[in-house]
Amino acid sequence: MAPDILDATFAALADPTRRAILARLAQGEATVMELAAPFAMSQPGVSKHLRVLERAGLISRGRDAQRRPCRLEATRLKTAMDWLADYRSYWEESYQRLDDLLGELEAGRSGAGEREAL
Amino acid sequence: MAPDILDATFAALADPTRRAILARLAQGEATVMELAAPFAMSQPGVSKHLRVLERAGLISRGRDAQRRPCRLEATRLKTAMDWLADYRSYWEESYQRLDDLLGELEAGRSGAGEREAL
DNA sequence: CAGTTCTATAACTAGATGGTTTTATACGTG
DNA sequence: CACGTATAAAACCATCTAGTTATAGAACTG
Repeated sequence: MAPDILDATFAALADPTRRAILARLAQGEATVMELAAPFAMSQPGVSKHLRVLERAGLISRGRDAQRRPCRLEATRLKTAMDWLADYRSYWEESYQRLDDLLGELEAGRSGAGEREAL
Repeated sequence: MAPDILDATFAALADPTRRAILARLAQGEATVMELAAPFAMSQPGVSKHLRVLERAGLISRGRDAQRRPCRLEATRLKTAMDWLADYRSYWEESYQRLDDLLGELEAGRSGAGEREAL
């Protein structure tokens, strides 16, 4: 798993405009103008975000006359998620600890009173 | 889901040194010196990475005399993964298309054969 | 061909980032 | 108290980033 892939992917995802663009593309292809519309940003600004997304492999671009329709490419999202999934046990463990604690509090409150408070 | 949380989380994950630090912390608490050891980087350099991770909520720090042991905090990783999970269907769809394509190729090549290999 | 639409490029700016070295702080030990 | 250890903070530098405006190119339209 080449590190620079994860570097570029996570860096691309670290911007709300780019995440919004991906969310829009999840509904289907869109042109640069369509993607730019919701944002108070110049067209070149959006084009730069698209270039970042493209270089990260998160989108690809076709051609339709003057238009360069963008489409979502989800495999890099899967790569990122696979990396995160290795840590799943750690947050589940956190929930487990919280769960245990809540269980103890519950038992303590209504029962023989072992560990009444924090 | 506050966007700046995802901003900070993904930005923190976009650096290989920081991801390596998280991987190390997955094995248990570690001091700054211990975390710095594997890297050809100054101690303040590592401290700065730790500050980024801490501000992103990905680690927390205790105190043990002069030491400031770091521990992994996984809930922000879960937040990031939850965001990515919304796109799961898109990469599964990609695999489905690839699967369909391979199926068609196979069917075309060997007639009635049912997908002998990849 | 002239004009309009869609997109990309160039040049620039302000601010963030990743690293350094040096210095300061806080704690434990002799 | 003086010293060593662990960490943070400060100041600095080079590079990257996100944005801008202005310009250029490419393709349709009249």
